Amino acid sequence: MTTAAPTSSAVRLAAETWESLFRSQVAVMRRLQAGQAFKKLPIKEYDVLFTLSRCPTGKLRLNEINDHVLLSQSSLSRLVDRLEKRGLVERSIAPDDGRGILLGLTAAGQELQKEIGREHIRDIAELVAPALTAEEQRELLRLTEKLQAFVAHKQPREG
Amino acid sequence: MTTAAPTSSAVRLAAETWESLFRSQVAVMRRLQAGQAFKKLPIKEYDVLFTLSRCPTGKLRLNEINDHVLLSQSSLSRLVDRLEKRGLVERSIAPDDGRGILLGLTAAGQELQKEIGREHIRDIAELVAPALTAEEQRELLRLTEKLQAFVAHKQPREG
DNA sequence: CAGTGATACATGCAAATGCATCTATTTTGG
DNA sequence: CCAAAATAGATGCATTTGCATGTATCACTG
Repeated sequence: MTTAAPTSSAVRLAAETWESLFRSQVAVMRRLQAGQAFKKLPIKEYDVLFTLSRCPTGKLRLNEINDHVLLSQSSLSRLVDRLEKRGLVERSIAPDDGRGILLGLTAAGQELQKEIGREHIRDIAELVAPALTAEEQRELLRLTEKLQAFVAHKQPREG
Repeated sequence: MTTAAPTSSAVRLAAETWESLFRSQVAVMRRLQAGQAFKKLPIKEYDVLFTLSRCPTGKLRLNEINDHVLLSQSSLSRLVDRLEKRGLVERSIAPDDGRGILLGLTAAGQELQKEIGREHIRDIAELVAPALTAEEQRELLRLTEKLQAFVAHKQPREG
């Protein structure tokens, strides 16, 4: 065997940690999505614009985006339909893979992302900055990045 | 004025921290909800059973539950309809408030919660425990609890 | 204690979501 | 090089969700 049996207390600690991470995310997200910014565009749709805006090449494959958001493949496909219908985003065929779709922001999409982003980041700062010291925020950032990195690389089943 | 203007770097740190917290939650949740346990009951419905199981009195008001989950009031109402139709949960009128509904687990609901819970906690431990040391988990737990406490007590708009 | 507003939950209805499946392309194995 | 399997994304359809609103109870004010 490759891993030692976890003790009961180790299991409990992991469970409590996840529970707390999850509930804090719910609490913050609930506030953020009530923000004025998301009257213009639902937060999930904004998140796709944001993800594209952060990408160096400006374009991403749908399956790459899908890894970032908590949506099924088909739901993302239709979410992108909606963004495309609003002229915020453009589909193109991936040059190196005829099955793949590259998604990029239009000028209007960039504009709207920045506009919403400005309000959104203000709401985030208002909620997170006074809750934790800068040192604590850096530590929370480090720990969640480490967790995410582990989960991303772990094999789905027989890890 | 009651708060100093945040510096640009403070805003950026808060935003990066939230982004990382959010993405790590997405990554972990994606794995968890793919677990075998949630073929029996969607994870959101399980979460309501779990919340009830953790409650000392065994019963909670719908609006209390609603604070814990990322669902609109109407969606929770119908989610509870489904749980009730499956005999997992029972509505009763709150004794001290005729408008309120108290929700409690049935025996079948307790049974199913425990059954799913056993698998679920194993999946959590498998995902979280190897990603962070015990010390790091305790720190992550502390920081997310602190964040959640702040957000819960902060006033919605003029905080 | 009547009247007004607020709160708790339910419901009609349109929109979003996920599952299963389909098409098209790419990859793999003989 | 071809057939079979795998992968990317789209689509039909049933389920879930949220918004707006409805009903009932509670809280407050004069």
